[in-house]
Amino acid sequence: MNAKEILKSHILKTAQLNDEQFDYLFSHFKPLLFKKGQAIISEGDKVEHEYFVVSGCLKAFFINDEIKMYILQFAMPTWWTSDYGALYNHTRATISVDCISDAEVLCLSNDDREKLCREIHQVEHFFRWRTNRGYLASQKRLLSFMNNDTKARYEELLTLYPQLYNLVPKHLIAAYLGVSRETLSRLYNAQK
Amino acid sequence: MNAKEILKSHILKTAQLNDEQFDYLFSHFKPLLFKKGQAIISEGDKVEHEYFVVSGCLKAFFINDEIKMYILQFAMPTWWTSDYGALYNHTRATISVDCISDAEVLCLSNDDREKLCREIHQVEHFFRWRTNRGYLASQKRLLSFMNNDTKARYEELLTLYPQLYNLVPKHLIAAYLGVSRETLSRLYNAQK
DNA sequence: GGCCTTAGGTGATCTACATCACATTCTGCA
DNA sequence: TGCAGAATGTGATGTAGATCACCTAAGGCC
Repeated sequence: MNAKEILKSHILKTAQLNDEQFDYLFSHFKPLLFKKGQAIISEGDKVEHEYFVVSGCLKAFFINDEIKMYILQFAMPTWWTSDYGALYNHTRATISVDCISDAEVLCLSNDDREKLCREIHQVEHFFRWRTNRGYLASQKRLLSFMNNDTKARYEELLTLYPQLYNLVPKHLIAAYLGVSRETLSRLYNAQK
Repeated sequence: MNAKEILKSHILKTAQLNDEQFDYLFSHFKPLLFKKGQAIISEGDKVEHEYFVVSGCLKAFFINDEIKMYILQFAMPTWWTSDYGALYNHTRATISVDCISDAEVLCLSNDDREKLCREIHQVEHFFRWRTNRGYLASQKRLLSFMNNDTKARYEELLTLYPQLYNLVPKHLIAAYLGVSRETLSRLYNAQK
């Protein structure tokens, strides 16, 4: 499947769009290719776009005190990512996005999303549904943070996204779990 | 302001509805009164509704191992709450909602929300925007959890919601911050 | 008003995890 | 192919916060 087909099947799961409508929608997306390690959004940038991942893996992260990195989201194919706070409030990026592997993405501007939502009711429906998913995932993660210890969260992550284990270096998994890489290393070496 | 006016001014900030449309929308809401301590959603319940707070204060919480309570959200006037996971996925409640003080709420069923979103584009717009807010708040809280220690999170909470300090017992604030009541007590007694 | 339940404070102790320090691979690339 | 930097493992030690135990104060309510 190419990028257009992947986006189409992703959106049609939720919204009813005819071909003409989808083509119109799609015409607002810009395909982009990135190399492993490349930055897409850096702290302090103006943020005008959000990104739909076609292939590869991105990470959205926050860096505290110029030292510690916390990963908010690994963005896998069919996931969306951006610094949504900055995007919606027209502020500078506090969250950065870069590529864990080579990646193919579709890029949509905030203005175009809002325009499309106004023009096509079903597009607004799709984005409501999508944000909903994100909200529920975020709440679930918050609960998991409060409720579980690191080991349980590590196992939960691997159950949820088994691909991550091979794709993503361990220190990034630690940054997602919010523990030091040393602690994570000890954890899964102890449990043989 | 009465319940209808409060909801109206809340929604009109985001969506453009004429009086007729708003009256139609409002006709799907059911006003309810609750007493301090009363449960609105209990673990295991079928969840069919979400709730808009007109006055008073609710909490949405999760209880782990029948012992520890974690508060996901304090719901103040003009906030919405429910067990959204259960509501959208038609599963039983894992999150409970009850009243910290006497409360007046407006109750909307999931079916009616979806129907209204289908019928009135601006209503869908409103709910997209609302979920968005929730998503951003939840992400921010997640980051704060990873990044800050308890004391910083406590101060952040009081800055964000100064009313809570008087309204809400301290052990509930501890349950929101995800620390023991003892630790919280020591924290703010030490800082004189 | 008295009683019981709930809220809150405080000391002693325990523990998960951070931090620092250093050794050991692995990997990309000149 | 060899070398620098990144990723990972592992010990020693420090610390925030949990847990347990107990005490006091403050509400509801008969």
